[in-house]
Amino acid sequence: MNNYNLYDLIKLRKNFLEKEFSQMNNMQQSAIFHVNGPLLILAGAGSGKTTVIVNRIANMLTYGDAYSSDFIGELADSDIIKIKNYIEQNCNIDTDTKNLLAINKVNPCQILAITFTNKAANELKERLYSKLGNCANDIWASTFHSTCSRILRAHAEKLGYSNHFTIYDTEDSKRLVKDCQKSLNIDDRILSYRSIISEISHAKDNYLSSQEFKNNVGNDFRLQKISEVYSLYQNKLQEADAMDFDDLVLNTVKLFKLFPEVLEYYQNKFKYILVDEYQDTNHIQYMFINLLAKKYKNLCVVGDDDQSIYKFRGATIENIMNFEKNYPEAMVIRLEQNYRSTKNILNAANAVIANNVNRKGKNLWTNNDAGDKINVHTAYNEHDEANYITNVILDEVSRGRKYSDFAVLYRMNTQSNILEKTFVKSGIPYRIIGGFRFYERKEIKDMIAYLNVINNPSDEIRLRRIINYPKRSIGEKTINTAMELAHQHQTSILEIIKRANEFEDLKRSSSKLMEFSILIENLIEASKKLSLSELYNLLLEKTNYIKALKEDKENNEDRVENIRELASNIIKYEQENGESANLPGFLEEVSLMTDIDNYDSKSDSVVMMTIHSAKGLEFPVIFLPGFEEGIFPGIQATYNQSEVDEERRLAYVGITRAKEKLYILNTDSRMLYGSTSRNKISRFTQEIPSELINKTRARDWKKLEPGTVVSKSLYETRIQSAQSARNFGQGVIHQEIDHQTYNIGDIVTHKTFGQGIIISVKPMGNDNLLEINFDNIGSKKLMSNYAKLSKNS
DNA sequence: CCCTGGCCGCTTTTT
DNA sequence: GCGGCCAGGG
Repeated sequence: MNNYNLYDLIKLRKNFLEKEFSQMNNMQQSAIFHVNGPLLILAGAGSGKTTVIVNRIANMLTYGDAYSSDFIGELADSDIIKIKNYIEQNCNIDTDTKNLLAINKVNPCQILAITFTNKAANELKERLYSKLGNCANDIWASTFHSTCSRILRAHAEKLGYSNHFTIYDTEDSKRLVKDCQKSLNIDDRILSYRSIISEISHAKDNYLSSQEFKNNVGNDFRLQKISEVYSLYQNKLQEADAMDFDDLVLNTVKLFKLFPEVLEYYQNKFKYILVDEYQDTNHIQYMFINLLAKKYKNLCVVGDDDQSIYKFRGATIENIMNFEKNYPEAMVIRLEQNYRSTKNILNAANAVIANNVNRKGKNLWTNNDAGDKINVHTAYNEHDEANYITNVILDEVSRGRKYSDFAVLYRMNTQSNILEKTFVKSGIPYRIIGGFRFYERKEIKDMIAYLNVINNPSDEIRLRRIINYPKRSIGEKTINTAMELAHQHQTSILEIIKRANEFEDLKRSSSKLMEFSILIENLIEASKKLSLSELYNLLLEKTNYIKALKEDKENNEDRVENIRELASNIIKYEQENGESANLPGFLEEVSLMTDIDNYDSKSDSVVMMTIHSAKGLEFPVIFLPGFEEGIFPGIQATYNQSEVDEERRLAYVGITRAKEKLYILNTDSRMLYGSTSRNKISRFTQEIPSELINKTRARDWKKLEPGTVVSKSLYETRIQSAQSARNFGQGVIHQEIDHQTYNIGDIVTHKTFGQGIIISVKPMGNDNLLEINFDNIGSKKLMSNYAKLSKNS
């Protein structure tokens, strides 16, 4: 026995842990060391939230409970000397000795870490893996929806679904609601599918089944009609063995409520639960989490009430506001030191958000430099605004910045159009995140629909989608008849069309229908033998889909390209999953995937996206165009204080994305939806103290000849951008390329995009719009005079 | 069954 | 200003 008493050992261990996590500040350490019991981490923007989560899990797995006094290890004097030396001097300590300091270590498979995006989940997984190695793979780190679907796959039959149930995305649900609306004769002009969808979603969020909803409608005619749609919609989903996004969480809660033994199993399994972005959880997600955490109460939620921007989707700020009421023993930790932004940017953000009432209250500060003032610029119009952004980017790039240092964040996706055009003209490489997504493109949805039907032939909504594309002369009427017959005979629609000749009502198109059923049945057979990518190729061949696309429209090369892109995604999925790659697995991944997940910060290009999509990201230079009353805050929000508050939180999110420089823009006049309006500068801009601002404005356009404004400022941009491009070109790019002629088939090299082949040339003014298929990144459209191209001979 | 022309309407959207 | 959606004619 050594000379140390228990008290000394606890203190020694505490000092050791503080040293182990010495790169974290005091508040971060408190969060990391709190393992047992409820914990609320109020993490301000840029406060190192993810690092805290990763280190907290690392601590749980390697050292266990930091506050425990159940010190059971007997430490030899030599070990104690090693530890003391480690603490006092910069000296190493071996793993065996470290292990002596672990108390009640947590097993990785007991941890459930929930995020909102796949991207956040993957980032978390990667960071856990690099810190902890293989044992990180046993941690469930995933989104609400993939966590729930993973649980449901194991128990779906208890709720009347099969374990290979289909997941409907918002477009599928929309189609289904419209179908229901039609068969119930509900005029969309009187009761729109949009409001029906939102009411159903709202009901599901409140854990109201269609039956319960019906019981609550009373004499309200509108709600009665919605209730009818809800019931029918839910029946159709169940018949199709499908769940919508809301169902994934709802049904998991239902499973937990109806089968307490299942709940208990998961309560015991997930003894430690962590939820990121807690301010964005809705009520049903709250139910899910609280059921799971009820037994052990080891629930750690991380969030920032000031960054709650999804109220419109049912997120309720009350979940974070009331955490302490629900868990009176909860510990609350505020992370208020910001490591991301300059003082000026942070002070501006603080000044804006201070105008909101009903906040948890937080005082973000930073040790970073004051940095540049915030640039507030008023442009003539939206073209000029885009040109201003372009000029700043080209100027900064010529002085050594990378394109990937910049992000343009806007309120509405439509704002990206002018920016895109301007960037193309200036040869600025860019990527747009969101807007139209890969898996939402028509042709991709078609192929996925085929694969879904192969996987689950009762998937009516997907079957409807593809039964007549490519054209098979099977019309709306025929499909409806077949579906009714399927209903009458209590069988699948595929079964009915297989035997179409047996039904009088289907006689006329029976041969077409039977042909289609044979196609699908052959593909189902083939799916049992072939690999996923082989199946996909067979599917393309048998459906003649590419041929149909090409015949459909001249300009469908993009779509054909996307079809091939999907093939490479399938191969990528096969490579990542090896033996376990299969059709249901691929479909699951696809249905829960979004665009932002594919955002790869490594490629050198300017990023454009909505402020919503930018949450959680950071960039050295941020542009915020369209800070105008009526746009941001939006016109609809201005009538309602709580909606203005939500817009203000969104502004706060936008501002706090910036690390070094921030540009806030507005215009004198802006064309939106085909009409021009003059908007006042946004109240959010005006809430920033003037001493933090460097205010500029384009020359007063009223003094110029009408009509010359836009072209003149465009002209100036072009001259400047061509010059910057040359300066940046390091001698590789020659000036004479400006007026070189390009033909289809020419091989060219672009500074940023690499080598590619010209696939179209369209004259535009004195310039040519080239479409180039680049070897590495696919096709891009560029203006030849400014694209910095060199021709390979 | 399929094509076309006119009309509406229009934020944000982690899944 | 653009795209989605429906009605009506071929």
